[in-house]
Amino acid sequence: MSEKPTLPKGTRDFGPEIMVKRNFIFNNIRLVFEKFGFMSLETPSMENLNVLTGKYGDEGDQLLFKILNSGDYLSKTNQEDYNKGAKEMLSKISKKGLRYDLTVPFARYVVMNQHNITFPFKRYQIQPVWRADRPQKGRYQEFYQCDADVVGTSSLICESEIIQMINEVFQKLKINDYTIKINHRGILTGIVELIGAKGKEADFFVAIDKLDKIGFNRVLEELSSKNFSSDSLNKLKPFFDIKSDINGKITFLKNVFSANSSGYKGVEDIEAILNYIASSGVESSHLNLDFTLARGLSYYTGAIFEVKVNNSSIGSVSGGGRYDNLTGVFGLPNVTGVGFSFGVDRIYDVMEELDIFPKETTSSTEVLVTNFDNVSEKHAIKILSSLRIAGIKSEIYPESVKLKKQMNYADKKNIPYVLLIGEEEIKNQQYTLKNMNNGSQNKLPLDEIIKTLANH
RNA sequence: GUGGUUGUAGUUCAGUUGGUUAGAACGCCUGAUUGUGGUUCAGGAGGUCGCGGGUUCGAGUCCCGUCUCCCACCCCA
Repeated sequence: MSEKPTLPKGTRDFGPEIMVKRNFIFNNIRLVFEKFGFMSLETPSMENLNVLTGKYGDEGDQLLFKILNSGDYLSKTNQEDYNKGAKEMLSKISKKGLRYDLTVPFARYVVMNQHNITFPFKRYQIQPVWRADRPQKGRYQEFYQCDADVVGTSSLICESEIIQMINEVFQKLKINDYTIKINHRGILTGIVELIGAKGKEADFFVAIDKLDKIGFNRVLEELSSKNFSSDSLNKLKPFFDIKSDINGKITFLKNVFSANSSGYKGVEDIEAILNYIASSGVESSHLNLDFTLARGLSYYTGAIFEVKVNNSSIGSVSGGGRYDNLTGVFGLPNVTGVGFSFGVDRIYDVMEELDIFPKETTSSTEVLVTNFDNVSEKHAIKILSSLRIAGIKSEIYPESVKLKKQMNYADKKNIPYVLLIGEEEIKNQQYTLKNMNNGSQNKLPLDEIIKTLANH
């Protein structure tokens, strides 16, 4: 009895034609990370549960995949544990879990290797992460993150370089219409203090983060249901009525926060980051200072950012920010750092939706060498070696079947050239090179063929 | 985790109040063309109707369960 196989929820296979496109994204991200001085790091897929739990809030803990202990995992439990419920039972039957993100494993690595690391430490990490979330479009249970973090310096040059890296990656991917939202935890704290709602930061962040989606009025409704006074809500209005550009917003905030230290610090940071970007000579037209950006409740303490591709149904494709005490929970306090992450799966979905993958990424082989019969086959293999020595991606059709079938193979694989090697070609030492895009073909000696293909 | 929706050929989808042998388009294979792909024409293969159970003389169609996909929350890349 054979059973039809299926994939676990929220996971996917990546076939060759998909991998070509995914690698196009990975390669460009890796290239940019390395260009900015980041070094590669990999950590295990699984971590001990005590490393992972408690770092992402209650919500996050629920989304952790836990790994059942090996062997008879019930041997150390009894009826009493069972009665205490799932939470109590968990610690007896599971010690490990799959990583939920790359930042916490990175923090663990920094703490464990603190005496070997030269600070500031710049690392990038491109690996899958797992979340037991309910899947939706652009939400998977297994997906890749591409993180770059700098720890051991509070310099705002790092923030400005993150903006530059985002710009450079998107430029390489030919994604033109996107917005980098930037905000600062200090500004958010300042706003909460100014409207007289100190202590209610958590509720405020959750509500304000939805402004894009549900509109200002419904945000106000949600806030008043969380016991924000109408006086508070009135004081909030000016922050969201403002319609000026980024510099206008900064002037506005400096004025408002003249007597509020955390708010003022936030504006100063943003201003400094903008100045660094200006000094680099890189354009910053995609930047937008957005007071509604809150990025959950996690470990961020300074500047925060998030990237959304416009005119796309997919949510944010990149995000990050500065954290002051990420390694504190592992016993190493006062390590400041800043980092961000690209979501490759979502970038892929966006590029597919907008249909902007460059055509050349869909092909890998540059030339197919035909296979006529046993005699020409031997000659063709020799030619094939010469092509490969010249660094040209090439393959021979492994069977001497009908030419029609071989041509069709090249067509389906999007191979731009076919090299025909038959009796006549071998006799004249001139081989027929066919351009599959326009159908033209001519007879050339081997060195001419290599020249043509190398320039392609 | 809560509520809802979907599933039929490789793909996108039809399928009447439950009624013989479940269809189309595209794709795939073969031939027209034994040294030329993308166009055209002719022919062909391909389905346990997501899976399991139930109602019925009879189920792709109705009922229950389950899995998956997608959507809204929650949260997030």
